[in-house]
Amino acid sequence: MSPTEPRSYCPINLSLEIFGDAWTLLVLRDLMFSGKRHFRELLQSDERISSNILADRLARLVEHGLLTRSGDPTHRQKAIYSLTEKAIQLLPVVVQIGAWGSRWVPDARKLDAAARRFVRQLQEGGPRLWARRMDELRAVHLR
Amino acid sequence: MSPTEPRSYCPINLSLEIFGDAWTLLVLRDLMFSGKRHFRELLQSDERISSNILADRLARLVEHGLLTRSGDPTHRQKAIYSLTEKAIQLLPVVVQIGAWGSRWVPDARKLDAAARRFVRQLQEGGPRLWARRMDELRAVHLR
DNA sequence: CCGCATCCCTATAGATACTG
DNA sequence: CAGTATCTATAGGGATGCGG
Repeated sequence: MSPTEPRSYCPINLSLEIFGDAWTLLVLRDLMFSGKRHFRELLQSDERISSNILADRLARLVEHGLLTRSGDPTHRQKAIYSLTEKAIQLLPVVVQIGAWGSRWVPDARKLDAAARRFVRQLQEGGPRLWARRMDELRAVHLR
Repeated sequence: MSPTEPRSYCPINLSLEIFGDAWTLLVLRDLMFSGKRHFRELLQSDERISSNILADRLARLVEHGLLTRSGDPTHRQKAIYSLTEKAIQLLPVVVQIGAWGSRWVPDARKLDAAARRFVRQLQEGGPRLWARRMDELRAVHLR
């Protein structure tokens, strides 16, 4: 059967544990693009995630192998979260969702010039630029 | 600022109305890859969506401009749903989510050979093949 | 039949307050 | 700082209704 022909049974795995939940996506976004590593930092997002929800989602992500949790040696802050390779490979998907949203769902919030440039470059940079960001994440998150 | 440098404020629009909800994603998947167009057909998915939930999600998708709703002239079945261009342009994202899931979240269900080939071709075919499927969807869904 | 709308009921998500 | 406990609102399953 042709890969473009409709099928009665669709074998595409939508990974609903991740993409079917809004808070999970926001956590991944912040870890990928805001340099946040600590519980408290992730709490401060504009979307006002509740602490119990954040704790729940972090635990789920660790459970699914998308994050690892370890102690922070410098500040004696107990938890520092790191993206795994499995999570880092989600970056292209996250960027493309952002690209689609930027085209079709213009954000109500006013973005400053630097932010607009940031998004545009990430989108137009393509796989080359995504790979660079992925390498940066590997350098920081993978030991 | 470099587009790969972490930002305190992340301008990426995750389109949570779509990717933050599991049922919405399943409906889009079925419309894109299973050739389903009618309410009743969409009810029959393996995931057992309830009729009230399906009705709600279809209404939301129409409201957000991802679907149009019209009468079926042939069978006097009242509703037939069509993807808009806005929705068709989500196909690459959906396929890439599937690619990631196929690599990192091996499906518990046993897929038959045809299904496995279908997924593999869709993933390895790349943007060229996605564009072909998008054109096929345009031919069927856009008047 | 088909495409929903509505009602009821329960499980769970999530906001707020609190704790080690 | 990094979570837990508690309490409430809501999502969603299942049945049924209803006009066409």
